[in-house]
Amino acid sequence: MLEKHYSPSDIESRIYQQWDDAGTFRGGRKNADGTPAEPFSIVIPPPNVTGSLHMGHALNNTLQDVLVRFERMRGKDVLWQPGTDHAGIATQSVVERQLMERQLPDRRAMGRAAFVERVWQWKEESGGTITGQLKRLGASCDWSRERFTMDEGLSRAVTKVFVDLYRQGLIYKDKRLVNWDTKLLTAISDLEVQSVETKGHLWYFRYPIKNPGKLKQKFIVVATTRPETMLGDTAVAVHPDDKRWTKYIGKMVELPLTGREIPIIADEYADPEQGSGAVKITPAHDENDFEVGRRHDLPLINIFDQHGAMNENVPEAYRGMDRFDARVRIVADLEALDLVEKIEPHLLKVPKGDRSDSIIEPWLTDQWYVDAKTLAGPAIQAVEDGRTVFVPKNWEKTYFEWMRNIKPWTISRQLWWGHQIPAWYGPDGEIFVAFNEAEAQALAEAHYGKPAELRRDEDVLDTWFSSGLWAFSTLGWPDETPELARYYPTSVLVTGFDIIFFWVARMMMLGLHFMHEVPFHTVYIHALVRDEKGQKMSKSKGNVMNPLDLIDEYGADALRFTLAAMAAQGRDIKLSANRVEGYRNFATKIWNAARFGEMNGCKSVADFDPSSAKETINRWIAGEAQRASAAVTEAIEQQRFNDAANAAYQFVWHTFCDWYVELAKPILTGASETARAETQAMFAWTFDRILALLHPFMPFITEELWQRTGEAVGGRDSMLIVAPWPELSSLEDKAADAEIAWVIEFVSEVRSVRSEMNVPPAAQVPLVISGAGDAVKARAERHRDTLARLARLSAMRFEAAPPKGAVQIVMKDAVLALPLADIIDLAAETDRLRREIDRVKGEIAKLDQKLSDEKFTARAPDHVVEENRERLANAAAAEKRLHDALKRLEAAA
RNA sequence: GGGCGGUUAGCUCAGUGGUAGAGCGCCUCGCUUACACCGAGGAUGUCGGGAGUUCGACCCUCUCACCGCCCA
Repeated sequence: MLEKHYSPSDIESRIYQQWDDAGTFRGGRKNADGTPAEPFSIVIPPPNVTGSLHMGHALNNTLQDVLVRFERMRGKDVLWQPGTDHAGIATQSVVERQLMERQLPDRRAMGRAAFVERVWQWKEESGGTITGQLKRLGASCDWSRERFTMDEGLSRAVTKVFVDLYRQGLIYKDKRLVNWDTKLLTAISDLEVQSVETKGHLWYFRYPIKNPGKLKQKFIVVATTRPETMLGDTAVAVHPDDKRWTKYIGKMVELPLTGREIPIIADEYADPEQGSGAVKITPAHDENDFEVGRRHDLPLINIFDQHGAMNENVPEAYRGMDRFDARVRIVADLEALDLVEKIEPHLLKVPKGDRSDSIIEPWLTDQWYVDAKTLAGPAIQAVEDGRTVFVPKNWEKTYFEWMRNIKPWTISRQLWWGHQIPAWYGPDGEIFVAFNEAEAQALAEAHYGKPAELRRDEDVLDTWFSSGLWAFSTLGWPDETPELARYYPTSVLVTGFDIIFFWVARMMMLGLHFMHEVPFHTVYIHALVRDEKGQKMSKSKGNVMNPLDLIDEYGADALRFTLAAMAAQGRDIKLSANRVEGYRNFATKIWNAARFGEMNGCKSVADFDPSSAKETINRWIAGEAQRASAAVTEAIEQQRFNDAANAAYQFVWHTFCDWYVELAKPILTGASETARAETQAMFAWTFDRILALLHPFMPFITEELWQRTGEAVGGRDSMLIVAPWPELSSLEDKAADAEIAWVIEFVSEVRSVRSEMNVPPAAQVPLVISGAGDAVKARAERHRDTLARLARLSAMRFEAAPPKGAVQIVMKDAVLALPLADIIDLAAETDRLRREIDRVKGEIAKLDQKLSDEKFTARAPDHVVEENRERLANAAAAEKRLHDALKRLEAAA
């Protein structure tokens, strides 16, 4: 006997263990005839190995699991490839912080080997957290194939990709301005920089012009948001067409505080509309200025050290000062010299590191780059051709936009945690890129004609460099494994829009380059999970909802169902706990439906054929089940998760529980043995399909009920997770549908009127049907018990006309009368009928107008015109019956 | 500045060229032998403003307003 309430925590871990133990998550499924099943593969977006599950993961993995479970039930050979990434900067930072908190020597003090060892330890400690949490969510990944970006195999893939790209000229080393994080002391890529709008100032400085002679201006005014960079200025630029300054071009300026002289140059970068039209040029500390410097062959003066403090290239007074302290000091010093023209408040975009939140400095260093432009070509082409499709499609625009304007990808990081770059340097700085040190030595020997002392590049690669290989490295590449042949290209990638550039684009580029095929056919992009007010969840706002707390409180199924039901394409999810609670209630509802079946002897019958059912409600529910399963199937196929979830919800609660169960009750307790047996079997058959349809969304409760209800028939053939998906056909019966629709209308109408007339719910009242044809009479007769029970009738009889003083319900094909003379409020009832008449009249007027418009009848499609004619006829008939009813009522008064 | 998205019931959101929907909330009633994590009934919308296309627009086009996000 099932308990009254479903208690998720009692069963979730046990059920999960059963699935895992039975190997149901493993790929490699065969068809019944032993041939390999059609493959369906997904690679998980690898979470940070030391991270923990947040709502974004919960959504992302729920959607993947829905697809995976759906396809598994459809008999496909499903591989959901799980794993984690090493999250270079994030993980290294965590460990460094730990060292600091425990007052241990920092990483430099302990040395590279010891530090990396320590990070591995941390990975061992916390690395299982997130995978454990994914299991609590119900994720049916093939854990036997779990991978980590720094695994031996994946590392080999990284090395090979680096070496190959280098030898193909697609990876190179260059000295350019990079985004330098002065806190983490590493370069980062453009994508890891966020511009943050900040209130600042615009400082206008007067730079004295040297030997102005007869010229009007003795100073040239330049504006800057970063006064401290003036120490690195190497020119002042004006626009070549700016007449105000033409005569000054070629003159020198005395750069204050430095004793240096710099030229006034003409360059189109200077905007005549801005300020004085002159702009200071600091080629070593600004991307645009760097370009100007390159055009004019200006010297680059680097004024910062790696921490963002002033270095030896600035006057002694400022050396060693932090950049922001230097700013204050420089402004003060210039003011003292009366060289500050004005200071204005100014809104500017400040670049910040997404990990460190510190202000990023464009800084001149040697770094490794990938020639992304070349790799992007085929990746753009593949989406243009439709070999990879984005869902929703509009994300393709975002993808194209970025890909077509792609810049070189900075892949080196000044970190220790990650894949160390396979490059070695000879004594003269010659670079040898090789698979390993031995090969590098051999290359060096060939180059120098003798063995040479080599030094390995200390830097590691961007984590996304290894995640960019994820779709094939996890399948065994560079080895030619059977899995690679079978599961690549993968079927679909499910991910958030925030990593289209970071990850999707890179997998496209690298997948096409090394596998010559797209990494996935479909990219399903889902939205962000926000709080109920639409705010992004963040620790600092304190509005973070922890998926594990929700699972504890409401069960994994409820959380999953909520996320799926809210995952409408192209829209963010505003999550609130009471929505989850609502779907927890849904789980309880399902549980109780099972309980009802159990109490009424509804057991699955092995060879039951639903199309053989005789009872109208059974013929009807079979058709409803077919429609529901078609709707759910189609929606999942199109990745319309909310539609799928809602179709299932609607069917289960409002069709099956609200009506079928109620309609079945009289039969289940009735006299006819055959009808009862058929209904018991049909209930069980339908409920089994319900469990299957819901399984992708609510795997735990459905599996539990599948097993529990299976006990009554000596156990199930298989677990639900691998049971067949309902694919139903030929079960629709229009006559049954019409009849049950009539019953439902009958009951609803009577209930509605009873409620409106304040008939006590417990009171059973007689009902008179009049104006009914033989077919309607027969119909009412057939469902006499049901109608009486659900509408709470004491008697039901047929008469030529409704009795006087009765409440009358006008249906399409009959008038139902409740003789309530003693309790009826005549005025209220008259009022009710008048309102009804008004409503119908309004409808008639609208339809009349439409149908008398020749343009409408001539141009609208026939079926629409026909439909409107029918509606008019029905409305007119209803109006007549209502009028009759009103007359009768008035006669009774 | 460029791009994308949004504006539909109190709230959160579906939706389609042909009679405006769901969940939650709200109101009334009810312990009817699956379920009060429930049942029955009910109220609530100028579908952001304006113009156009169309026999017909919540839906298509244009425009305006406001709100988000991404990229410069």
